[in-house]
Amino acid sequence: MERGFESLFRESEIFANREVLSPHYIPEHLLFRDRQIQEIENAVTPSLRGERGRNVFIYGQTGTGKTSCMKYVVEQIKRLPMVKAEISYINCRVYNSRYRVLSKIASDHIPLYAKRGYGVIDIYEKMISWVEEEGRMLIAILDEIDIIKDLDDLVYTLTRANSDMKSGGITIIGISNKASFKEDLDPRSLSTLYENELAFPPYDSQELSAIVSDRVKSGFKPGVVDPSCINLVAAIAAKESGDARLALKILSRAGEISEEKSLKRVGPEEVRTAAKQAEEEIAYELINMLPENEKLIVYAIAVMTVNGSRYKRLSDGDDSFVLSGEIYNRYASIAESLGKGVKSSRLYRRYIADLNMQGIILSYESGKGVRGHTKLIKLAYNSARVKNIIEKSLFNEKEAEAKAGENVQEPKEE
DNA sequence: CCTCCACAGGAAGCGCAGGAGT
DNA sequence: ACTCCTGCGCTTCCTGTGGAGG
Repeated sequence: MERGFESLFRESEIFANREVLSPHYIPEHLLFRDRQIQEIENAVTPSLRGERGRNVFIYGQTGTGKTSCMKYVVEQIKRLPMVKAEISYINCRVYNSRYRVLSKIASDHIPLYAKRGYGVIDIYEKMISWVEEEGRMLIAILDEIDIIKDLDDLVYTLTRANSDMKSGGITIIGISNKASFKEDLDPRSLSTLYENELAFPPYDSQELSAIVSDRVKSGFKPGVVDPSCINLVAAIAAKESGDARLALKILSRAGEISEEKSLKRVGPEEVRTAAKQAEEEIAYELINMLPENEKLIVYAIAVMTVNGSRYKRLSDGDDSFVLSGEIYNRYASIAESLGKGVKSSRLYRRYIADLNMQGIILSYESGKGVRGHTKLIKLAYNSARVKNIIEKSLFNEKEAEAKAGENVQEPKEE
């Protein structure tokens, strides 16, 4: 499997424009989202005229186009001349507290703003005077808003800011992939955030087909992708909850596979292989982003459930659950054997709540059949897969080899 | 019925990092 | 250089809770 750098510069026989297949690519026209784009624009237009816009809450599962639509609208606004609105796009996975969000807004717009040393109140006042000084209209886009730890405080602070300011204003656009998150929100922040509610339903397989074939046209060389592949990709992604991002990932992976095999075409076989790899890649990205302690906890759960957990089962007969307390013990011994500090059980429970919120684990109250008040926990992903991923990233090569032992897998690129 | 188990999750506080003010 | 703040990760201590065991 020799591979020189030349291959990187040689023109691809498969792809015409790889960019088109990336999840960050925003097409000229977003299919099946005209209504949503229109609604976002309606909510935002007052801001462009110097009046306060309406807050919007956007929700829908991953890969339904929420972020893409939002970025599309932001691009449109940026192209308009003479517009007063200032935009802050905030990824709440990174800026996950009131302090960090306010701090991000300030550093986005106020020059020479230092990141630390100011308290919340200082930042608040700086932000307000900046907005007031020219009657600015700030649009704060909070992507993955459900991850913010003290969201109620943040929303309160921002609404408070709106009433404190003599001129200018702040519009909040919240984006979340959980519709249920609405329920555990303070009623006051709820009414603020939900001035406008906007749902992004999953794409059905016909819509996915249209999206896929659209990208095939501009992303691949003509005639490379077998027509049957378009529906196949769409069908796979539709089954997995209508995720367009997954569809595109499968598509580009299939292209890469054909390229590696020096094929001239992309056929159903490549698509099926790609589908398997794409799923793994998505899990990999998600898990690799976790902080070390959470990785260790997830690893403990994966190890315990990899061969099914002979333990507790829920009424529905699912047997892959483990008890919270047992996970903690396992986590503690794993951490210790790796020479890492073992965190307190209280902090562990915080991590569990966090992982649950991120949808990486599923946890339920133990209910009948278990002594005491505890939680039954399972992974939202395939245990064996998760175990492999973490072993690769957590241990150094030698330890990983020793641990992996007999189950050898071919090395993955990158 | 009471007691105990095995946790859940709130409250308070501690040490640290790192900027501001002097 | 120093003191003063503030946020953050973390621990300690605590009260609450649902079901099992006696």
